[in-house]
Amino acid sequence: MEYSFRDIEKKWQERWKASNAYKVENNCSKPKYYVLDMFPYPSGAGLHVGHPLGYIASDIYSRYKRLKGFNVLHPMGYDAFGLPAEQYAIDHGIHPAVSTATNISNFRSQLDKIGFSYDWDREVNTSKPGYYKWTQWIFLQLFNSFYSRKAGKAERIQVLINAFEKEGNAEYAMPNTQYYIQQFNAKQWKGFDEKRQQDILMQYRLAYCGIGEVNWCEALGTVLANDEVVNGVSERGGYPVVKKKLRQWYLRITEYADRLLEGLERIEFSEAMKEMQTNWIGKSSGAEIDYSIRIGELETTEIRRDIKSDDPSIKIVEVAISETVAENDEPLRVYTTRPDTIFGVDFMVIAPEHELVEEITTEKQKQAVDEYIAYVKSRSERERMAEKKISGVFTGSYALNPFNGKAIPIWISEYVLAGYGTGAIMAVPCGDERDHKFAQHFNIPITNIIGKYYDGNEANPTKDAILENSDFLNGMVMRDAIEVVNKKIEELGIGIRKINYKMRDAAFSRQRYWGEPFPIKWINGIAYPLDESELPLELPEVDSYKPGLEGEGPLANIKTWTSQNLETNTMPGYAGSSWYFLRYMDPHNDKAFCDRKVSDYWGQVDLYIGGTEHAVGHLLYSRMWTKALYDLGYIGHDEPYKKLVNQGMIQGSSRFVYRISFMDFPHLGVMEKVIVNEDAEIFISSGYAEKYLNNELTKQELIDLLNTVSANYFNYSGEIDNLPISLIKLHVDVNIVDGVELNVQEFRKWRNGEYVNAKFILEDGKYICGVEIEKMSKSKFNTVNPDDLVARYGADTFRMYEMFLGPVEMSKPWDTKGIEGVHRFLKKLWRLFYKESGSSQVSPGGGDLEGAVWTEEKATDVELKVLHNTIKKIESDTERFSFNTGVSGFMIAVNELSDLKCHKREILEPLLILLAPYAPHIAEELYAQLRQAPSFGGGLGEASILDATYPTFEAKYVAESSKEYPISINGKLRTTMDISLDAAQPDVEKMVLENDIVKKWLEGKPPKKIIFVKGKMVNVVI
RNA sequence: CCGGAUGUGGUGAAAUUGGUAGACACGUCAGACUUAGGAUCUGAUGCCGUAAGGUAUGGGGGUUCGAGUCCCUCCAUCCGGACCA
Repeated sequence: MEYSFRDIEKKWQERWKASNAYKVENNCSKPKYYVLDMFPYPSGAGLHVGHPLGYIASDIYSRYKRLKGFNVLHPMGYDAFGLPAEQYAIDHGIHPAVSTATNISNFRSQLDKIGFSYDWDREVNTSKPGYYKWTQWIFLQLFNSFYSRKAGKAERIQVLINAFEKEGNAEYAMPNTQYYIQQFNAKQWKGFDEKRQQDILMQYRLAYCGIGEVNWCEALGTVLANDEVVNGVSERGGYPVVKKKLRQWYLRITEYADRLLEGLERIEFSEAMKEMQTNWIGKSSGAEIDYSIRIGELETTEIRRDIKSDDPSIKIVEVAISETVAENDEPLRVYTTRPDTIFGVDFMVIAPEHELVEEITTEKQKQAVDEYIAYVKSRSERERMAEKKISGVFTGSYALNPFNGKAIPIWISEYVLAGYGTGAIMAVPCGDERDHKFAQHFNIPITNIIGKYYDGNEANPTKDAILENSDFLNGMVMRDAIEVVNKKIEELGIGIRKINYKMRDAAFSRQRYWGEPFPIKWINGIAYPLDESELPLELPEVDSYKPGLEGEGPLANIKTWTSQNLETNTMPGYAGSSWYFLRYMDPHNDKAFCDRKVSDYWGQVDLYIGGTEHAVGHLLYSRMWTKALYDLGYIGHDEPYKKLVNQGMIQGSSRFVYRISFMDFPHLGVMEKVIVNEDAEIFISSGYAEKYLNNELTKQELIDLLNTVSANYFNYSGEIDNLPISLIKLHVDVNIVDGVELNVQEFRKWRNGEYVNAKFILEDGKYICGVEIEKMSKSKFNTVNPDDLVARYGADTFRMYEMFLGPVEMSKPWDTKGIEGVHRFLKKLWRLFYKESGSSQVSPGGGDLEGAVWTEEKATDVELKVLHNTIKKIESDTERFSFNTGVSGFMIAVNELSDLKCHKREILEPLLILLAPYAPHIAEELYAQLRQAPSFGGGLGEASILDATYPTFEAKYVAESSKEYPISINGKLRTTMDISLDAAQPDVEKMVLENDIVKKWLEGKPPKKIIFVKGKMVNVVI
């Protein structure tokens, strides 16, 4: 009987479905294990071979854990809201729900062919009202709570209201420091009208509404995401994009910054991933320092001091303030992480948008400042980042160093960002690269406070230097001086310690249709949440998916919607995916997003597999939601994912053909002299193409080659060197290329016969394609569809080959050619059970065992050794997600058992159980045959291999008494010797010195030393 | 610029703790069987060399009896972040 994978896989997929083999119960006495794949967006393009990589890895691990006696939750569903469906709707007028459903059904059928062990009863879809009801519900919880810094967790907004009524907000500092009321007492609070009270509460809510900037594209009439804006214009169409202030919803994730950092220490993410999240959060500690300001012109004198550097550009300026100068009421507040450098401050820089700019600009500098601000406004963010021009202008005013009164000029420059810190910095050129460049550019004298650490040419951001020119800090190490200055500024009341974060609150609204509606009504400018009983607030039908006026979403066009005063924004893509791992646990619950008892049973996701692209988006948001739900008492754990494994990308291996072209632009003038006599395009094989491109093939030789396929293909009357001939490199569909050899028949049919008349210049009778590794994408014709491979080799082969390619975490190129090796392995495995000849019929009952060769004979020591080595290898490889070496472990086992002609059930049955997670169909089929064949002593019952017991490794079967030791001379391997494992050093030395090869190298001299590492090696030093 | 990752045969890769570099495959070559082979099986295969041997894990240096693995330094490729004071 042959290995007939098509019948076997179809049969078992149907049977597993019929028997609910993958159904998972929430009530189970077994220990739980939760394996999760990152939520896919069901795109219209379908799956290519890169997508299922992580799914296969997680499926293997899930099946393995099940065999190990765990109750394994391994669900799948769809993150179904999102822009592509909406864009498709705009372009084709098809409702996103319709196109999404089509995509999902394609996606599902592709997944089904690969034989995953998902419990499809638990499938979720974020765009279904039954799901987004709970997304809206969680949003309401976030809306109705705030982050209590006192308690270090989220609490109900009512707690805050009670406090305000009793004592104002003295105990609860306002998180939004920009709001115009910062402090109030109980009496004031009670005096506020409802609008103002609600405005104030909005400054505290975890989900809140504020004013934010969006990318507004007038021409397209829509708001664009950051990645849809390229170089200041829209990606589609290239229309100008401006920043526009719009009402936006936000999540106050910044309040969780510290806990998000702290949580990283308790979860198993890769160091790289933790690093990325840490950088994104961007915590820095420093101080805010107030400088009083003097507006007006000063008399300055430059004094050379005794500075160690010889560089004349290092100057110390002393500034005398004239009597006529006015003091500004408001001080200049700067944020610095290096208060120790306060005596090295040579100038201040404030952001062009800084509120003090107007007040402190002097008459004399006004024109320059205005011009500069106009210039900055004209530049897009992209321009600012792309061309880093040093630019800035002096305001005319000075800040005074609070310790010694030194006057420091205040500049404005775009290199200081309004949004970070206080939007103002104290510039220390000797210690900061950008400050240094700025000082050099504008010829601002530089004070050296770090002596020899500063060479006059480049800033040195060290913390180890000993301070000089620094008043009371002189002689101190910078690292220690930080604390000294911090203390001092607090004593003097001129500043405070301050912790800053790069992370901003997360924008949580989109001006789009295809997303969750906000359960919010706006009445008289106040946001009122809907009652829970009104959920889900369902998306209305629309006639057009075009946006509303002034950057509002499509919902703004719907009378029935706006007449109810409902919010017209919708939630962003990450809303539904921030909590989906909880819904899988209890997907049909209509009383709660997830029953507390159920979430307590399943707890954290034990293993999460997905790509790095979600490092700072989804992974941070879902961590925050989990923490909020935990704080509010809805779940019992505050980190969603215990362990994260990042899968690498599968790259495409593109193939190219080289077309002869007479369209060489610099030679257009001579084109008339070329007459092409034939309506055919000539393609030349890559070997010749490479040579020609590397100038190893002359034009004449190329022409000779052309003439071999088509005599008088063209006439040319001019100089051969001027012949405008070149090669055009074209992507060709990898599916019509076998390895690197182009299937020329298929090529002629490709693209509706575009190349039907193509002629080829071959090498050894073959057309060889060029190869390049690129991202897998349709436009590069390098995508490979898993369906085709499953049809040709079967799901088991496909699964194992995806794993065999290399480590899951690593990116690697796809090469279809290698799949043969894995397929051969499965066929070889099959031959341990069946002779090739005979019927190829599969009979469901297992009655047809024609050609079966397995026996009930007792296994030999050698066979048991192979088995137990394999058990050990597969178990440990699977545990550490080293699936590629696991597959090779199976190959080694089957190779060895084939060599031993071992057909014994005692060996083969455990082997099948080991294999079942990797290749479930063939394992189940052979297992069923093996156990049910009466004539072979079977009849062991119909139990599925899915719930078999994982074999146990026993060391006694693999014990060795001797080892082939490598014998090195001076560290270089010269020979090997079989030596007993209990041999001691003296015996070994004796044996080794008697060895002929060792003798030869010793040349009669005694060795200096012999190193013997028991069980490892021997090294003779001469 | 900054941060992260990765560099090993013609290709994908292995080497888990510093101890026989290249397991397992693909490809290639030779052979067997066959009407046939894009089936199957056997053997060879890092490079130079007939061989002995030499040489080899991106380059250079170091530690060690011994380095793909540890340290220093430089280079290349890929992926993120972009002026964060």
